[in-house]
This record gives sequence, C-alpha cells and structure tokens, in this order.
Amino acid sequence: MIRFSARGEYGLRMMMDLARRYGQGPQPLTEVARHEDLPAAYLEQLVGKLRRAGFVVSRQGAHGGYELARPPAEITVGDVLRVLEGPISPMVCATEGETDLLCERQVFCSASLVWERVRDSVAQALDSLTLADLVPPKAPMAPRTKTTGRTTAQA
Amino acid sequence: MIRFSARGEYGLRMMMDLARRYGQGPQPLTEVARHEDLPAAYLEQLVGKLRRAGFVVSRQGAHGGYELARPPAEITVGDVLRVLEGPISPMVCATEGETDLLCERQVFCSASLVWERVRDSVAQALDSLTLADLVPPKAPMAPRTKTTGRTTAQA
DNA sequence: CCTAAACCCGACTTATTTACTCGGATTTAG
DNA sequence: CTAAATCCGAGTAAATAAGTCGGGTTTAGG
Repeated sequence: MIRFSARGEYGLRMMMDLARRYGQGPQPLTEVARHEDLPAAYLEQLVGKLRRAGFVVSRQGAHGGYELARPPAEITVGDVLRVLEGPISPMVCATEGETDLLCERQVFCSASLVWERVRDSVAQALDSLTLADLVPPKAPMAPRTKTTGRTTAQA
Repeated sequence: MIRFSARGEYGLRMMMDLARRYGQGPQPLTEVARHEDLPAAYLEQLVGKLRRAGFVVSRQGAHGGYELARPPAEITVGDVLRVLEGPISPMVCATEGETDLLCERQVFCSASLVWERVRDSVAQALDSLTLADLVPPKAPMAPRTKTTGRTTAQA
C-alpha cells in the first residue's frame, strides 16, 4: 500500500547519480541511464520536470547534459519527489498545501486525522534527507577503501 | 503521491461506523453504506477481507450483519489498512516483513534508506491510532452537546 | 559548413490497477 | 415460507502507469 511509482524511484536514482558527479560538468542522460540501468527515453520526461522546477540545469548540443542546479546538500528528497509525484497526499482530502479543497463531511470526519498524520510524517521523513545524505562523498575519484572499510560491491 | 486507494478509505470509514455502534449487535451492511454514503456491494468485498482477517464477525440471515470482533480500542488503523491494502511498502524493495525479496543492487543502493524511513514512519503513524481514537465515545445515544462545547457541524 | 551528439517536446501505445457491478447461492428470524 | 441478510466469484469500464516514438533544435569540433 501507499506506493511510490517508477517516476519517483527512477527520478531519485537519477538525481543521486547526478549528485555523485556534481561539479564535473554536465552529464549526458545516456550515461545516467547506463549507470542506473534505466530507460533513457523515460528519464528524459522526468529530468524535464526537474529542470523546469529548477533543480537541474541543462546544456544543449554536443558535450551537453544535465547537472544539479545546487550542491547535493541543498536539495532534499522531498524536493525531488514532489516534482515527480506531486504534493504529498495520502488522501484527496489531505493534500499538502490545500486548505480549501475538502469534502463537506470533513468537518466531522475523524478519518481525516489519519491521513493528515500520515501526510505529515511522510513529509518529515522526506524533507529531512538531502541528496548529500544519500550519496556519501567518500572518495568519488580516488577510491580509498582503507579508512572506510566499506565494500562498495561484492558479487 | 503515495495515496491510499478507496479500499482503505471506505474500509476505514466502515470500521469507524461499526466502532460507533459497537456493542449494539450486528449491523447490516446496507445501514453502514447508508450512514457513510458508500456503495454497499463494494463494501461487501472489503468487509469479507476484514472478517477473514478476524477483525469483524458476521451473523448471517435475517437480522444479521457485521460487528467488530474486539473493542474499538483494540483495533488499530494499521490493522485495518494492512488487511485492505496489503503491507506497507513505499517501494517493492522496502516491503514490510520481507527481508528476502531485495533487488541485487540493494546492497549498495542508498535510495533504499529513503523508502525504509517512509515505511517506518507510516507504520508508526498508523499503528499508534486505534478506532477508539477516531471515534470518541462522546454520547453516541444521548447527544449531550452542552459539556463538550464542540460544534459537530457548522456549514 | 557539416555532422554527430545531445537536449527538447508532445503524442501514442500497452499493461496494470482500480472501483466498481452483477448473478446467484446460502443462511436464518419471524 | 419468505424476506433479509451474508457469502462468493466473475466481469467490466475507466483511470493510471510506464514506457516508446518521431521529429525538431542546439552546439562543439573538424
């Protein structure tokens, strides 16, 4: 229940990939798609929304691509998911940012308490995480696996 | 984004209606449907699941109907919604109660942190509310609006 | 100038899910 | 015996999701 769609998943993974390469110039979408094993043509739709929302910038033409508009620490997961999936809304009558649109039974409908709680706790979870939290800046160029001790991939 | 379906909404409202009349014998589904203005034939599907899950009991035949299997305070919103909408699962790889089913990139996929956080905060929100919390036992038979001072409905 | 690599955009398609409805069988109080 | 109810599975229309496709525009480099 209460599932995010592929838009959110793919889009977030794309943004994480861009975060990993932040500061290295524009990344072509085909590269991102290859890294994450996602359909490039579909990512195009998603990145368009993110660009229009101001979270990524693009450069057209040869050697073009996409790049985060701000450092990863300044973009939250909530920012990304709201662009791709719309406002947090576990139920129509409990949509983020909409005070007006409520059904007429709302005044005495105690179920709305549930949806509002869910909405707020999801918002809290999403807004407290930035791309930087998800993409630890542990040696992106010089893989120094000694100090971290983390195996980044095995099998 | 991340929306409950009508199953969850209708089902919860139905359970709240049953909670309001708990202890008054079995309630026919047509009554519940009328109270909540919901399609009775659809509720039938939903209440079937709730009965098989042990949260309501039924009596067949004339003067039959449905009734909560336990007092409202002993049924959580999480109980009800899990029966109707399945386990909490903001993403396939972060489904409640499933430790095995994870995609092979999960080991190094930091996005899963997001889905797990969302899952756990939704679970916390749903499991901390019982039907009794939603259906205040304020004078169900004798509407004594004086002491409460609450306006239950004003345009 | 020319070309290839990329972004840009909207329309189309297909599969799945949702929100129901329908028909009919069974049970039971009066 | 009948009417009111639970039970059950199948069917169906509409919406949404998840992509695909075709073509246009921009730009670096030769």
